[in-house]
Amino acid sequence: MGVTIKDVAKAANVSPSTVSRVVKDSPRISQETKKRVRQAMRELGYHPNAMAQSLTSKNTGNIGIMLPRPNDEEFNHPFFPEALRGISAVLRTHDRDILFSPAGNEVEERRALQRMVLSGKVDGVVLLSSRISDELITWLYSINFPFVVIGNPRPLGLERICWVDNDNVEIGRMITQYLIDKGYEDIGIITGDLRFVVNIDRLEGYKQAMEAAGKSTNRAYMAEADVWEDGGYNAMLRILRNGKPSAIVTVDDLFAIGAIRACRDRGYSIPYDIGIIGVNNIGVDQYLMPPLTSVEIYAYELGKTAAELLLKRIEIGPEYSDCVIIHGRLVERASC
Amino acid sequence: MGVTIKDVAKAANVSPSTVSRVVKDSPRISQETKKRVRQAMRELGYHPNAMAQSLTSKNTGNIGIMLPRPNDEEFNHPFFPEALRGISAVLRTHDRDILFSPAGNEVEERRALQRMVLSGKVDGVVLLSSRISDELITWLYSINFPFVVIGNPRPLGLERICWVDNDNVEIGRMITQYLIDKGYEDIGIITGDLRFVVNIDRLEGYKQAMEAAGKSTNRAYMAEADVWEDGGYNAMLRILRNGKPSAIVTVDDLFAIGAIRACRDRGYSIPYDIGIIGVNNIGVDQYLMPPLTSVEIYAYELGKTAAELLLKRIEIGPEYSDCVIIHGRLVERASC
DNA sequence: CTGTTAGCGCCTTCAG
DNA sequence: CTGAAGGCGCTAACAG
Repeated sequence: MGVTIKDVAKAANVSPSTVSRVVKDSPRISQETKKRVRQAMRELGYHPNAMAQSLTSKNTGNIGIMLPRPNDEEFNHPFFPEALRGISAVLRTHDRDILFSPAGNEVEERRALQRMVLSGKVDGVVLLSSRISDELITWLYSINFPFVVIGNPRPLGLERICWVDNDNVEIGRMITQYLIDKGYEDIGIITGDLRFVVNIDRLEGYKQAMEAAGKSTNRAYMAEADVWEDGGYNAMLRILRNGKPSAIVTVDDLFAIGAIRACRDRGYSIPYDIGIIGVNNIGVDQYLMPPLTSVEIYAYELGKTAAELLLKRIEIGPEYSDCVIIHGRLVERASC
Repeated sequence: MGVTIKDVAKAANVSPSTVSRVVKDSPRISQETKKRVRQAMRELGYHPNAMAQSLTSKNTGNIGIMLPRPNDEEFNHPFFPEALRGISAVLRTHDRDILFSPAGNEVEERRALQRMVLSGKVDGVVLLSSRISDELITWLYSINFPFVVIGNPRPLGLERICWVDNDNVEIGRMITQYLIDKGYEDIGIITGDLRFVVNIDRLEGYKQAMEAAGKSTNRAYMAEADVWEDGGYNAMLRILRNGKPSAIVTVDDLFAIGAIRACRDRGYSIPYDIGIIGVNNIGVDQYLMPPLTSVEIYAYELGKTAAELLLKRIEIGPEYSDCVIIHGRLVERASC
């Protein structure tokens, strides 16, 4: 606190600009003076003021992260920390920090993003999970600000946008097909909020697989769950009020966990009476009774790739864009 | 990008300072001109540049957050998002953002913190979980920088430092006593990394309860676990190689989850052959088989309180300090 | 109530 | 290879 570039300059008997150049390790400063300046910096305990640096250099070294919903909900899903871990891993090697703007609802979220971006606090943004026709995406796109989305920006029809995602239609298909192959007859589904592309896609995959197998989907066995375990629990209860499916596809392990308990509460045993399958392969899956069959979606990779794309986009500019698909992998356990 | 305070000033026919005052809603500007200026701001799409603001005003609006270990591990513990949620909740109402500096190990972590603080990117820092004789704490303290720790800064002997914590000795005592009261005879313990105060304290509580009950602690039934489920699993296996305790205290639910599986793999049934108790009351506890008895530690409250203390410390200055103890609450389920 | 004047700490031409 | 000068966008006295 307090020692500035001028102080160093004086101490090293050079001009401030020279010190500035030494900080950036400019090649056009002699080793001699570099040494002397560095010495002075160390002795005085000099640290460049980040704010002043960004003010002139026009970049902050910060990457903003936006969560997709009321933060309270998202924080508690294991996907978030995994993706964050991937993002961190790459930002770490680029000396960039992560800026996160707390928001409690969609409106606040929008404001938060705008503030972050317009006030110049970040050089780029990663959007975790996309809503259908996401207005944040269109906005960022329209002002030409560097961003990447983890999730599919469909159906925006915007070219040149960076994103990473699983093939969620494929995942939906895969798990449904798995149940079909296992001989399950009446297969229902528990989806999440259908304003999110990920849920739409997994549902679509389910439908495709059912159709391909010549099975008709039964609305009585389809439910949209509220958040997490309790949501899955209630959704399952609703389905069971309509009858007894032989198996249930859930679009998320947390739903599956709730659904399993609902089944048990109603006296059904898993997988004998009802088979259950989830997606995400969260840490506890293997510790559940029965261990939950699920799909590894590589959240860490998703985050890592997102960060890489974003960094490139920032460096290269608006003419750069790319998208990456990461395929899921079925993890067989004992729940179906 | 690009419209500055001067542009607004021109458009509204006032001086830049007036615009600045309008932004801060200074009481000494007439409603008249405020209106005119705001109009101009809107029309031009003006947003104050945060970097320039911080440069002059000497505060950034950012709070730094430091995780306690190689981030990779900590991110995956449910405690982290819960605490973060609490922190966010209060920062949100103060228009402050959260800054994370990704770090992969203790050295990077230290550097990251120093950079954050010394380069003036944050106005304050919250340290999640404290190491014994934590050097980050002593450093921040020595330079008089606002910070708060979630965890106990013991045994630093520093007065005037802000912290929030559970009473972890009490928690250790509570769960051990609970097992004793249930009639368990040979009670072992699985602790975590003993460089962390939280683990030391919970172990201490265990010892106190054992002693108070006239029981001797048996080293053969005590193990220190590596991270999370697998750590708990392996620790339990080690214990079982030494014999069969009647119950195990674990200092963390994730250890408990692993331990349960280890018991099961060895043919023991929970709670009949071996009782298990955990701490943290993480979301899945109630969905495990058997549902895990645990201690609610109120991670959300911990985070919330930490943020509140920090904000006060920032506002009031170094003469302010406070600490808060949040008591745990036993949540009885079926694992012991 | 409003404008003028100096910076905040650093970077970046432009000279030399 | 290095220094001087000007400015990034905003704020904070100090005038008036």
